[in-house]
Amino acid sequence: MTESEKQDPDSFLPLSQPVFHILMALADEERHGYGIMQEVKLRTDGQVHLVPGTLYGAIKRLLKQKLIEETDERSDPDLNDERRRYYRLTELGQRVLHAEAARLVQLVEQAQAKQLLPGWSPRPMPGGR
Amino acid sequence: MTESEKQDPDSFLPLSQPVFHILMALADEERHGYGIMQEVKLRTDGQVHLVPGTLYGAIKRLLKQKLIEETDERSDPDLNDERRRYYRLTELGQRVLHAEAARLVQLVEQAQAKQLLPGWSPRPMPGGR
DNA sequence: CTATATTATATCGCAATACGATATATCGTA
DNA sequence: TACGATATATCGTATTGCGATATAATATAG
Repeated sequence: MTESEKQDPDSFLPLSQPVFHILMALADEERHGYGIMQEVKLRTDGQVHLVPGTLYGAIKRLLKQKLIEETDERSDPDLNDERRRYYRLTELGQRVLHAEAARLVQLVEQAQAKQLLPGWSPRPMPGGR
Repeated sequence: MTESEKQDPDSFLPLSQPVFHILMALADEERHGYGIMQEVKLRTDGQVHLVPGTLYGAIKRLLKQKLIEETDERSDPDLNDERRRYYRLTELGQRVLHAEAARLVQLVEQAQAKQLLPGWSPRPMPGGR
């Protein structure tokens, strides 16, 4: 599988809540496990709390699936905590996250069509659907 | 639990993909199991296919959780297929579906903030967040 | 200096769930 | 009357989330 590394991102969907938030946390910058926990809690206003069993189990799976990969570099050389293990999205991981985001947009549009979101109206994408 | 039938809808979130689509199918009108399968397949453009094991297992659970309930009436008296069992959303089910839709909007907004949806911009709700 | 809280990762076992397979039966129709 | 579509139900397996538990390094307070 050297050339056919183009796995279909849709085959990974739908992402579970923990996996979605883990990939979201890694969307802008690389982070270590504990940092992911904190980012998710912050971004979701405390609504989503990843417990260790969920977090590290998911990380292990995401590594095997090649959606994330470990980095050797330490982002801050002097504040170097040797316990930390840093992760970043692979290109496949980025494509999967994009695909999931697009899927969520579809769901919101369907919910909108069923009048479940009074007063909320999305704008169409430039390309149109 | 006569007065405290106000269970927190958020405690049911996040909904799994099958459950979300089942509730969505029942949002406008009551349907029987097989009809739910068809509606979901139609609405999702063939992307989501509920297999019997998933569908009827989920229905059983949703009944126990009182998110849906069975109706005795047959929507079409002459086209009366005795095999069919019709379901509708309970009020709790409606509130849960609304809560899930609102959660999805939040996710889309977060994805938007992380630049995952180029060219797609949501409008804020009238009341603000 | 030392005790304690926080940070950080890892694993185990249980419960919930999705799903393919299989079964059974009815309905419509050729 | 045979056959495909409709319709519901259950079983077993694999995956996954999660609480609990363990271990250890780091930071901080006394």
